[in-house]
Amino acid sequence: MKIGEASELSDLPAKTIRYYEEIGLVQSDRLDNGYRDYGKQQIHKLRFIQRSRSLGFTVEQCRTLLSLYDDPDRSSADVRALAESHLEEIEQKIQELAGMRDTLSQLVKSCQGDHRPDCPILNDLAGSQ
Amino acid sequence: MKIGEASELSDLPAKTIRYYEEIGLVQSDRLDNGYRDYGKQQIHKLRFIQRSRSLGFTVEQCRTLLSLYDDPDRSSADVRALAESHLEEIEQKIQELAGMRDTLSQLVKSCQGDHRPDCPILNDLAGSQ
DNA sequence: TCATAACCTTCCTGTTTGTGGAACGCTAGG
DNA sequence: CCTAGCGTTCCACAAACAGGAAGGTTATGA
Repeated sequence: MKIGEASELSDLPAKTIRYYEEIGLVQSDRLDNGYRDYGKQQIHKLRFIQRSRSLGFTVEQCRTLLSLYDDPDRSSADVRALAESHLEEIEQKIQELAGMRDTLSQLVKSCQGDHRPDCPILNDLAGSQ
Repeated sequence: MKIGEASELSDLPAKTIRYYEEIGLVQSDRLDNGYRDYGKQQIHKLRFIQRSRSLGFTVEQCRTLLSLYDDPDRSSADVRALAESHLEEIEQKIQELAGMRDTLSQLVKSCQGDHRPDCPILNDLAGSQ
């Protein structure tokens, strides 16, 4: 099947699929006319990547996950460790964003938001605590 | 004062300060030897940007915030609108990350994490629901 | 049969926000 | 006079694609 169908089945843009090939994440066969040709196996890989990316794994982590997936001698501990470390990063990011949200919503609340120039938000940014 | 001191006072790496100058965010005077020279006003701006960035505003939003800060005829509504839209983006991002976290922590919990290859995490990624 | 639309290809550029490094100039101190 | 520690410019790279140009292929339909 050609890249358009692969794109639909994997829920990845064709551009992205080509990019993944360029960086050596998923190969493709070629038809006589040079078009990319995908089989079941490759579609499966593409979906695997799509799912992994949607969980926030980086492309390099996806590469590792794929190689673990392909390795019958893997230990589930390796997979779990990768997932756990990713989970920690996510939680850290959430904390960071939550801090911003709290500060920012305080600032927004404190600002009248009218035609006048006085603005506690700008005052805060300017460091006039 | 030279860029090293400006860096310390603004809590921004010298490289970053030069970058901000390159994109027209903060200018600098020059000494006879070509070294950048910063005054109180510029340090103030740098700190303003640093604070804004730490709240997650993009560089372009910082540019807007700076121009609002410099504009005596601004209306606080404009500032508030910018902050609110940024706040919404942050909240959206938090939601997204929280979704990842929930799914991922479920997966991590369900995985033994031992020497055996069986791994619910990989199974999930592979789409075997 | 031919035109055209809808695919596909490669290649180049741009995005965002800096960081790292090379190669070099200036200056203060020992 | 030499060296350390500043400063300068310029170039390359990072992640993960997206947009678009220029061109080849194929299916459809008049």
